[in-house]
Amino acid sequence: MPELPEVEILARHLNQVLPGRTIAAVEFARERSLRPTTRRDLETHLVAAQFKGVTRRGKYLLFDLEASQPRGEFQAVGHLGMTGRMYLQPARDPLPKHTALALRLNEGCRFVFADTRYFGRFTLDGSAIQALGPEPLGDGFCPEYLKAALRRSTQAIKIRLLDQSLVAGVGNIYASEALFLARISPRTSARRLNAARLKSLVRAVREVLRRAIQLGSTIPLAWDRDRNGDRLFYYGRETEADSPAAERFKVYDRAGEPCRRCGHAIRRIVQAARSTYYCSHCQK
DNA sequence: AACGCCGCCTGATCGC
DNA sequence: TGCGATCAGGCGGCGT
Repeated sequence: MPELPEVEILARHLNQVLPGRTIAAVEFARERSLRPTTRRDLETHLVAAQFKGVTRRGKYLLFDLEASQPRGEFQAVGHLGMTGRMYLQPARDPLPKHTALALRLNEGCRFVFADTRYFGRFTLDGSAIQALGPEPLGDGFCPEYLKAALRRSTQAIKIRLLDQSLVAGVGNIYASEALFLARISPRTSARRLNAARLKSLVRAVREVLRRAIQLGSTIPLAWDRDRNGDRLFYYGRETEADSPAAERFKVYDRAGEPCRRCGHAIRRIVQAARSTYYCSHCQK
């Protein structure tokens, strides 16, 4: 499941292979994956536009594009949902199953957004970005900010961490992981966390995300060359190097297994209809 | 207005 | 063996 680290890694790779490429046509588009943008809108804006750069905000990908006047510079916004993948492939290859969007680029290349469960988006609407809280790896995410933001919240801290307007990019996996690192019980009422615990929570969130980015960046990507010898990157496809991801989790998906710190069995509970994993001995 | 809950989706897994 | 039920979950939208 893509959270901030996975999106960050993808943004870095796309930023290596997309800039300079021009969109020749929208080959395929699942209209619902574009909402509220229509396929027609997308074609009007994207065809003949050129990719300038790819960045990340929370779990969103921001595609900087440039068209000739009067359209000029604009942005497209991507979200991987649960199962989204984005990569370049030779235009002669068949489209993958569950393609949400396929853009024909120049030089026999194609940009693919494949998304098994279709929870993801590729749109020209940036309104969701406005509602996002601070970047967890930025200066805005600090104990003082958290203290003020959580002052009135009776909700469990685990549930609050999933709120993208509190902090942008933490998902179900890294919320559990960060709380383990901070030794805070996921059930703790958010407003009851004192300054010291908020400080360790901020540190833990940063640490967990930074480590995941580091680990992920070292995973070699499968790749191929196109007709011109350019490298085409295939992100998110099954490769041997992709699988050991599970080993790096301290608690996530480890119900019943021994805590790596104290040996007690990791527990699984359900909060807001989502699984939470924690060690009841280490996390109070 | 914060918060709970449903719907959107498909594939893996489980029980009969 | 085959098939229906259940689960997984980010997030928008809706009801209280």
